[in-house]
Amino acid sequence: MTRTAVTKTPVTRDPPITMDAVYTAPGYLFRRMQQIAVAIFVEECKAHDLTPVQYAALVAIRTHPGIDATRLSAVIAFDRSTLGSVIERLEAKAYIERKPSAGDKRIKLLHLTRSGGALLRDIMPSVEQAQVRMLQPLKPADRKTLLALMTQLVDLNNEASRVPLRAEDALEHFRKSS
Amino acid sequence: MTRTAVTKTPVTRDPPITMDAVYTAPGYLFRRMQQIAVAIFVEECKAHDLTPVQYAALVAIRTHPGIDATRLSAVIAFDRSTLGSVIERLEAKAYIERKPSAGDKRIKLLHLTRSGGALLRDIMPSVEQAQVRMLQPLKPADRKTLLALMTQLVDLNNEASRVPLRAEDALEHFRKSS
DNA sequence: GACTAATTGACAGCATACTTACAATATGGA
DNA sequence: TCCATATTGTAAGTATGCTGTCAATTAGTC
Repeated sequence: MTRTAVTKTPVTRDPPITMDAVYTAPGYLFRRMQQIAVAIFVEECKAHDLTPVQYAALVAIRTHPGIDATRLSAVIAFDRSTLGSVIERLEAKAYIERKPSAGDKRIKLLHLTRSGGALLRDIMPSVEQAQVRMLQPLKPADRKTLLALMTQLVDLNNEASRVPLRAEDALEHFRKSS
Repeated sequence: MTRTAVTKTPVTRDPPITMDAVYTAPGYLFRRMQQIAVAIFVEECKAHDLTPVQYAALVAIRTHPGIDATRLSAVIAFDRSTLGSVIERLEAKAYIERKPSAGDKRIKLLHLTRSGGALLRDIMPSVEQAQVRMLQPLKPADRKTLLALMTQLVDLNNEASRVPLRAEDALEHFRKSS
């Protein structure tokens, strides 16, 4: 016998009466941390009224001027359908422009506007501050460890997500047609 | 001079041309991992047609029979407004019941139905499998480390989120009025 | 060169998240 | 007891995130 019968309920296992099945689950922790990360980001950047998703999209468009929506979604691993409305909002705020492609009539090329570039420069300190705050409670060494493990895990799990990150593929496609 | 001028661009820093500002940011990694975690959960549990949020809500209701929506939101750290529709969907699927409280006419008490309890029992293996898969790519020791750090970070950042986890508080309130 | 297959952006629909507002109800204090 | 305040559930509005579908267009193949 590897366990003492006295500390255990009878053999018929009744449902657990604690929330541990939820609180200790990786999925719950990831969801919770994502909630927290977004809250911190929005709070730090509220003066600029920009969401994390919109920020990532702007950075990607700045990095790849003239990219189209489909490739953009692959570069930041965001859902293509969702990205449509994100782009709409960024265009409505005049941070980006959508121009028809000369070669391909289906494609709309994305470019940062002057205003969008200025916003990115202005918001950078707030974004940095937000990223720092997210890990602040941990000891510096633990921050590095967590970041390394998360990077590793996200990379190794890339194909498991509905919208895998295709930074390289997308870039090649993009370069070929531009 | 602590840096070599040759390896640096001129003093006027022009915008970086890589996506590193996004890919290495903790916030991006948390978002990405959350996407992946949900995709894995949904895939493993697709036979039961239950989302991670609905699963957590069911477990909480089983753990605290007769809880009301506001306290439920505190126990699983989900937004109260969102929880309204989650509860609606669970009720529509007949997994839970909403009964008026005798003492407080504002409150609706939540209980698992027989069907809801059966579902929870049936789905447990799939949920476990999903949680395992999320961390699978890491070495066992790294899984433990990541889990410990995430638990720590989520706990220490609790107040930073819009809906802090209030498991104990909520329970005391709940016990007092039941 | 014509037909099929793939791609692109758009849309509809569902499910979280969060904000603000509101009506019904409770509660606490003057 | 009455009144200001707080709580509860709900709803409207915005923003992701995902599933489908669709028409227009392009690319690949025979």
